[in-house]
Amino acid sequence: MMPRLLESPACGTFRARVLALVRRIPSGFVATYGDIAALAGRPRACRAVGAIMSTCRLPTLPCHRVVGAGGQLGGYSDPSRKRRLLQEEGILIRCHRIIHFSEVRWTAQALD
DNA sequence: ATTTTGACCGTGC
DNA sequence: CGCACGGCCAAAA
Repeated sequence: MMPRLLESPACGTFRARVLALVRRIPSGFVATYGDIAALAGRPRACRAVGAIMSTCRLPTLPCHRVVGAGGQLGGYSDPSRKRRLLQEEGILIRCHRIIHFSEVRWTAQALD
């Protein structure tokens, strides 16, 4: 079978595509809920992405790298933990906001 | 099947 | 800057 883009809108459910995308965010980078939604083929489904993040408890999913628009921290089951995890990856945060957001914002370039 | 609920986002004040 | 409001869409109830 020919290979497919996991993030292609035609491949799997929205949920599956979202999870696949979030797993691709490299350490030291972040993506917004809206970014993930758009890459998953639903530019306006940012809120749905948040809903998915809130329910899935997969340990292999670096959901702390999904942040709010403009570099806001966004939600998390344990906000202080989210901040710490990001800082441990070299991301600077001040007052619930990522510094140099544009430089650490992940763009899914080089799709297979 | 229908309603409610969010780890959201832009706008407007 | 902060806050309220409406739109949005998948998941859960």
